[in-house]
Amino acid sequence: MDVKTLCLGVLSRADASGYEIKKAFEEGPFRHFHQASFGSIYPALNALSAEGLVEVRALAQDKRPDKKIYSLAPKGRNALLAALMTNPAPDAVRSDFLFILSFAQYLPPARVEQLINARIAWYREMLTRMEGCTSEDPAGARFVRGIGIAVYRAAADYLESHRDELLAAIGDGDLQVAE
Amino acid sequence: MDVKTLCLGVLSRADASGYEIKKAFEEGPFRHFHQASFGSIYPALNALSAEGLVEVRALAQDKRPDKKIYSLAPKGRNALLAALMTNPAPDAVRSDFLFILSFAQYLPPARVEQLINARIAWYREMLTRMEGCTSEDPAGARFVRGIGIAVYRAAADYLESHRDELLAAIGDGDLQVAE
DNA sequence: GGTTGCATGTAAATGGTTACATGATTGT
DNA sequence: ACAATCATGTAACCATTTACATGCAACC
Repeated sequence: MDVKTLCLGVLSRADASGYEIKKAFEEGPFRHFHQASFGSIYPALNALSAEGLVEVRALAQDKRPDKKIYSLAPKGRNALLAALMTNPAPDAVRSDFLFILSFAQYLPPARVEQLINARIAWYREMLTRMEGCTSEDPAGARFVRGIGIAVYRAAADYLESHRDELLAAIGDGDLQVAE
Repeated sequence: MDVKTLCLGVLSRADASGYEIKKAFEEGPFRHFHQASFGSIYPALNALSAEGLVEVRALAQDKRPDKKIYSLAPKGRNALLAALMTNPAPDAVRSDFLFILSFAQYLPPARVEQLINARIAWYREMLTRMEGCTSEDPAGARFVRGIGIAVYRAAADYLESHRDELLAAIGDGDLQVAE
């Protein structure tokens, strides 16, 4: 699923500028399972526009570049639907956090503790935000948010309830630098 | 965290060939949070070898290319430790599954149901494998496996207990192709 | 007879990110 | 003064994947 399709998805929810689409990937509901930067969003939007999948209207603003508001064209809606009907590629998770923790026994316990605590705090903050979200989203978005909440809560709970066990297991042995 | 560091991590657990490292990312414990293909592993191994971070010994085999067994050199161990002490980049999840589900209301319920059922089956299979893993792993690996089990279980349970609710919400409205 | 597994490697193509360029406004 | 927010866009760079090249053995 490329950035073009992702943009169509965002636009299906509401008209938006490139800048606003970027925010959807930074702060919006998509942030948890997809990401895109300006360098990919702006060219994608231009391509979509050239293909007639989206429409643009320029919104003049004082002392700022015109804001280009994109909206989904009927052809774009069909393209999105077609993409939604393809088999999803397997999920890809890249977590340096889990990779590092896999080698906890080589690390100073203080570092492991700090890593885990920071992660718990992050999950709890996300949970507060996601649970406080009382907007009447469409059914799909509500369902996906529910998965996110369930998963983040499970992860935070596990970290909290097993942290001390891990810390005890790796003891207070120092960082073992060979040589 | 690049493929070179990932390879050092795999080699810290046991000596391995490029082919075996690939398997660690396909079937091993790392598969859930990092991935790498031959096209990146083999060059990485050559670079690590040139830098003196790993050592190679060729294992002759009949009717097959020599198997090159790599092992972590002291310099490599230090490089790994240094990498483990850096701040982990934020987790990056790419899930077409969740993206597609976000738009469940546009899709035929049968498709949504099939998508969810397949995913539940996948989680349950992974859980069986992970729970059946009774090896005496180091503390870090055990802890990380515990997180994986907790998270997959939470996801599978949520999907199972909210599937019918979602299906009911999207009704039996047909695929809405505009125009 | 075709696929899968073993085993290594390269080159081209991909699909992005990062950094740069520009610039006013608002907050600290 | 400095950073952040708003706003768009390009180009260089990057890491990685995909496809190719090679070839035998075992299984179905």
